[in-house]
Amino acid sequence: MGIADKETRNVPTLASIAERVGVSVNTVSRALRAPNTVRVELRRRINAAMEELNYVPNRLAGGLSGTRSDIVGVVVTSLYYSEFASIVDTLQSALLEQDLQVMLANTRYNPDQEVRLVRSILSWRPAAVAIIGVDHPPKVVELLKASGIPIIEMWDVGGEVIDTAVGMDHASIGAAQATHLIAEGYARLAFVGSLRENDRRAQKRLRGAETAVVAAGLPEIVRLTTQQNGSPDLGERLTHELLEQHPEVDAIVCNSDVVAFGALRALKRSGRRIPGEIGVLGFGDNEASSCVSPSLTTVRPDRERIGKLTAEAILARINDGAPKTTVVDWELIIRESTRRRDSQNQ
Amino acid sequence: MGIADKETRNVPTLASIAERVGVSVNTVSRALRAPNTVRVELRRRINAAMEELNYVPNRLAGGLSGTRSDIVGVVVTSLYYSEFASIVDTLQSALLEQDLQVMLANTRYNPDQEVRLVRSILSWRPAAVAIIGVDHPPKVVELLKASGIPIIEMWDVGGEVIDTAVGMDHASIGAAQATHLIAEGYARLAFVGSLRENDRRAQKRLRGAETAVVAAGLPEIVRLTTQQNGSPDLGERLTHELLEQHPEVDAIVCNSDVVAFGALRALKRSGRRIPGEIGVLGFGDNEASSCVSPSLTTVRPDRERIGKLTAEAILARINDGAPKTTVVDWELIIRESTRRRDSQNQ
DNA sequence: TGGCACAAAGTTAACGGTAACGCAACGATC
DNA sequence: GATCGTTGCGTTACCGTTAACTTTGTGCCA
Repeated sequence: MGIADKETRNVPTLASIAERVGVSVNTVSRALRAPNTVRVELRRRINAAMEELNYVPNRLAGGLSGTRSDIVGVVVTSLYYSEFASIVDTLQSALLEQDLQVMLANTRYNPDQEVRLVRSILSWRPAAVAIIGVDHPPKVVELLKASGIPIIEMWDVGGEVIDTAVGMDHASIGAAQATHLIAEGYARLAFVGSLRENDRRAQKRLRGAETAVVAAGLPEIVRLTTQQNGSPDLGERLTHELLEQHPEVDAIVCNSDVVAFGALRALKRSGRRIPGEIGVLGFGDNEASSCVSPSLTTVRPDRERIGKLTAEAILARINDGAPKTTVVDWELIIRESTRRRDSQNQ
Repeated sequence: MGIADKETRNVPTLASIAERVGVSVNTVSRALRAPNTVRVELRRRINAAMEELNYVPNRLAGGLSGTRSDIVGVVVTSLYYSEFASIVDTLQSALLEQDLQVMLANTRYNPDQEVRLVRSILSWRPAAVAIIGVDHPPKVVELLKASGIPIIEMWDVGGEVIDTAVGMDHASIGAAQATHLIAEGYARLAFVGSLRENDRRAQKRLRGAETAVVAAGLPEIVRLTTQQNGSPDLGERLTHELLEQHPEVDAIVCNSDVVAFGALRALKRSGRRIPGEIGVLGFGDNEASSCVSPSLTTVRPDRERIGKLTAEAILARINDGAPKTTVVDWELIIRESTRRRDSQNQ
C-alpha cells in the first residue's frame, strides 16, 4: 500500500491536464508561467484540474527546456557539531524567498569527495554554487570555472578567489586570539584540536597566531593536533597529553569550542585553576560556550551574516552583478576562561 | 573574468564529445553508462575528450529520458543548533555511496512551507523522500502518497505512517524523563522551552511525562513554553519567570539541552542548589551537556543510527523492499543535574 | 564458402516541458 | 469599412540524454 505498481504509476503531466480541460499543452504551461495571458475562467478550470490530479511540474523537463534552473548547489565541509549548519540554514531560507532550491553536499574535508560532489552538483545545472573555503583541489576550480555560473566561496577570503567570496580573514582571527592571551599575561601557548590537512582555515588561524607570538618574542606555539573530528572527548584526551608532555604551557587555543569544552574538563580534573594557572580559548562560539564554567572565551563568526550575504551575492551574480569579495567581521568574545585582569565586565 | 558571456557560454554536451571523437552521440552515452559495450581504445579516447572539455553530464536530460532519478529529497524542520544536522550528515554520506544526491529543504516548523517545499522537491522527481516527523499537513500526505515513490518518515514513529518510518517513541521518552525525576524524589515538575504548535514530537514527550506524573499521583506539570527557537537565553528567561510564578516547582524538564543550559545559568544566578533544591533535565544530548556544571541529565537520541537506518530503508524501498517501521532506541543519560542519590556513578 | 552468432556501433523516438512563431477573433482607429 | 494592434490560444521545434531497434563488421563453424 502507498506505492502504486510501477505499471500503473501514472504521474500527471501537462498533457493530462490539457486533455482533461480540453486545451493545448502550451496553454496549461502558460497558466503556470504567465497566468495573465490566459483567460481568468479558463485559468480557474486549469488550476482546478491541477489541484484535483495533484499535478507537480517536472523540473527536469522544465530545466532542460527553459533557460534557467532554480537549484543552488551548496558544498560544505562538515555539518556535524553544527559548524556550518546555521550558515546553510539562513542561506536556504533566504534563497527560498526567490524560489531557489538548495542541493546540499558534504565533503567531510575529503578533497576526492569534493571533486566528486562538485561534479555531481554541476550535473544538475544549478544557477549558482556556494562552497565553503577558497582552497580547493585544482580540478574543482577548473570545473567550477568551466561551468560558467556564479560561484560564491564562503567562510574564508584569504587567497585566490574563483569568482565571489563572502568570509572572514582567518589569519587575523588567529592573531587576535594570540594577542589577547599575551595581553592577559600568558606566555607559553599551545594549539589543540583537530587540524585536518584540508582545513585551510584552521591552518590560517594557527599561522596568524604563530606570527603574533613570534612578534611578541615568545617561544613557538606547541601543537597537539589530529585529523579526527573535533569533540569534547578529543579535547580532553589531547589536553591530558599536553599537560604531560608540555607542563610549561599556560594557555590553550582550541580549534573549536567543543574541543575547548573537553579541555576545560581535563584541566579541572587535573586541578588546574582557570584562568589563573592556565587559560583556554575556543573558536566558533558554540551555543553552550557561555554556559560552561568557567565560561569560554571564544571567537564568534557571524554565521547568519555570512549566510545572508551569500544569498545576496548569489542573487546579485545571477542578475549579472559584478563579482565582489566581502570580508565579514567576527568578534572576540572575552569570557572567564582567559580573563585574569578585572578590566572588563560581561 | 570567471564568467563567460552568455552568448559564448558553451557547456559541452554529449554531442560535442561525439563530434570531437568522431562517433555517434549514443556511443558516448554508452561509454558512460555501459562502458563494457564500447571498445577499450575508443572508450579511452572518449574519456580523454570528456576530461579535456571538462564535460559534466546533464542530469536534467538524463533524468527526463532515463527511468530513474538519483535525487533523494530530505525535509527537516530545523537545522539550527544542530538538531537534525547530524542525521542529515550520516544520511547524506550513506546515500553518497550509492551515488544518491541529497536535496535539502528546511521547513522551520512552518506547515505552509512544508507543503511548498515538498511540492518543490517532488518536482525534481526524486527517487525517494525522507522527512522529519509523522504528522504532516493533509496536502503533504496527499502529495507524497500520489508521488508513488518511497517515503521515509524519520525521528518519530507514533501515529499514522505514510510508507516507512524510522524513529523513536517520544511518548515513552517523556514518560522516562518524568519517571526518573519522580524516582529521584522530585514532586513538582515543570516543562520549559519552545513548544511549537507543529512540533508534535515535543508534544508527545510532554504528554508522556504528564501521564507518568498523573500515574504517580502528583500535581499537573507546570508549562512555560513559547513558539520561539530554543536557546540558552530563552531558557534563562523562562526559568526566571518560572521561579517567580511557580516557586513550588522542584524539577524542570527542558525541551532541549540548549534551553537547559540557560535554565542552569538562571538557577545558579538565583542561588539555587542543583540538584539538591531543584533538578534540571534536557533532551537531545548536546555535545556540551557533559561539560556544563552541573553536568546535564538528558536523553540521547541515536541520531547516527536514525540516519543510517533511513539510508538503508531508502535503498531497500527503492529496490522494491516492503515498507517497514523501525523503532530506534534512545538512552536516558543520568548526570549531575538530577542525581540526588548516590546509587549511580558515571 | 555460406551462414550465423555476437560484438560494436549508428538511428530513431521518446521523456515533459518551454519558447518562438502563427493565426483567428475582436475592438479601436482613421 | 479596410487597417492595425491586442488578446488568447494552438503548432512546432527544440533542450540533452537514454532506450529500443537496426545496421555493420568480425570470427567461427560446418
